[in-house]
Amino acid sequence: MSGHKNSRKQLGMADLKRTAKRQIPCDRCPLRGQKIFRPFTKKELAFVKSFKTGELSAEAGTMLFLEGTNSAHLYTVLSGWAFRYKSLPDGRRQILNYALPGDFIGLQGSVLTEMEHSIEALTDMVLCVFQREGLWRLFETHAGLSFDVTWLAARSEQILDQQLLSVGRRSAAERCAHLLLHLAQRVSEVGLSTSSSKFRVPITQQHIADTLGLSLVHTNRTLAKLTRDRIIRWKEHEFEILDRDELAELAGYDGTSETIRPLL
Amino acid sequence: MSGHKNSRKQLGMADLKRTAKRQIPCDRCPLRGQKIFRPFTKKELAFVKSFKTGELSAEAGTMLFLEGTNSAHLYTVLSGWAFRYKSLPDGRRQILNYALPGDFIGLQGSVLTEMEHSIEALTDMVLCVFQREGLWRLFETHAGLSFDVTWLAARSEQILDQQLLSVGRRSAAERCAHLLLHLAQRVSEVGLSTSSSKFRVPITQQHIADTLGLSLVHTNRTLAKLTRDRIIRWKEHEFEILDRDELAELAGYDGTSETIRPLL
DNA sequence: CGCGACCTTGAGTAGGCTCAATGCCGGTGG
DNA sequence: CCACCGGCATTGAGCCTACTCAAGGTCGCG
Repeated sequence: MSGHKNSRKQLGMADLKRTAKRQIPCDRCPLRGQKIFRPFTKKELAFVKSFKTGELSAEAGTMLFLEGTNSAHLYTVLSGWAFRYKSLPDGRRQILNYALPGDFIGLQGSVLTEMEHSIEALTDMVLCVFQREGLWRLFETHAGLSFDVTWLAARSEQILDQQLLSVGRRSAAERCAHLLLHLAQRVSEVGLSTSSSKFRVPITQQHIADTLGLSLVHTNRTLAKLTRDRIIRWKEHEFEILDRDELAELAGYDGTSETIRPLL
Repeated sequence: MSGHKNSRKQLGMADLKRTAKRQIPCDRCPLRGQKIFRPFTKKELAFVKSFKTGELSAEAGTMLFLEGTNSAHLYTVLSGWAFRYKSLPDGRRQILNYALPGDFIGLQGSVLTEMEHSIEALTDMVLCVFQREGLWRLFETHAGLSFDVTWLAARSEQILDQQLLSVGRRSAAERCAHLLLHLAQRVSEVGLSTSSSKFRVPITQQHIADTLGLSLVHTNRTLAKLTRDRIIRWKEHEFEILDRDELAELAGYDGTSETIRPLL
């Protein structure tokens, strides 16, 4: 059983109003400078700017989306982390993916009728808010951006594929190795890494367990073993890769190469 | 270890030539009549017709896509089954999803640079062939169809989400229950079911095991138990649901309701 | 008739689970 | 200032789910 507590805050109208005013103009978005993101044309930038209806600050623990509801919004993460998950009736929880700065979230819910998963903020976050109706205008007027949206959907599907392979077929140690390498890559892609082998990840061992389909206790022991073997170090939401080769070997890492991607 | 054998056939140029001529005009596609598929406008139908470059017959066992390569094609399944999977270097295999008639496959590979998974025909199949370059024209000229493509991507992501929840957090019996209900729904959606509780699924227990992240032996025992408990019957690629309530109860089934969807 | 693909069953093992207790903060209220 | 509590990490003990190895059985096919 997944043993996470629950004292979550839900998103109310107040939160939206509080931050409804746009703070950062898209053309000067700090994220957009990163080399991982494809440069947008002036026209595209102008559209995104008009598509964006505001910003939202969310505290850690806030539910951005809730399973079984439908949201009128789409978000791009400007700062902070979130995670997407599904639960079983009895509370067992499976984390599906993480959202980092630059990630576009809520597509499933806006395209399909109803949210089939929840998303919760791991840290305080700032999000770029889009109206789901606007998406239709995007498809009608901007083929390039539509393609980008599809591309992003395909990318997140690939990440899920890897996740599923891990959970289905890798041993506990292999799963940990794979997850750590995956997170390391994503963190450094968006320029959040302290150094090339040290990373701040705002998750607990409980999150790792729920991501990998393991129990908390076993996750702890597995990480402890990796630590004893001097492959990683894990302390206080920060981990360090001591022996990347060994870790990659363990994971059978199919190290997805960094691809330039769009930023909505 | 996944113990499937390998004597697969690869797709060569010959196969394409052999069937390059179009056999079924899209506007008279037998699938399109099903109520599960959204009706297309004349204009959309005309485009799809021009997008389609031919048909392909593939024998059971044919590799439609191969991990690490890139394919110039996209397919819509006209008849037959396929499955999408990933493998670890040592041969462990995880089946990610199945493709049934009406499913659009190859999107990941055509949007991203390189295929990160393989797809293999489970039965003899007939596929509708599209050129990947054509996809760009689709986005430029048909917003509605572009949206459809994105919608389909989101849908397959949802199926993956469910899969991941299963493999990560459900017990063996629960996983089997969930998979069977899922397959039952998909089979009946496209009108392939013999009756409302009997279904032909052309997969072996090895496939089930590789889908659910279980060993073959344990899968067999689990199915045997479900059979003993008179919940299902499984024989010769055909299974029957004897006690749907019990099965749904076991699975904690979040029975995705049948949604009208596009057919490319 | 032999072989290959698939299903079945037994026996023993092990990886991962649960229950339970402990330690270590950092925050909060008395 | 201290006691207490909640969230998180850690460790021990015992158990059980699911795995591996191994042997047959059935069926269809060349």
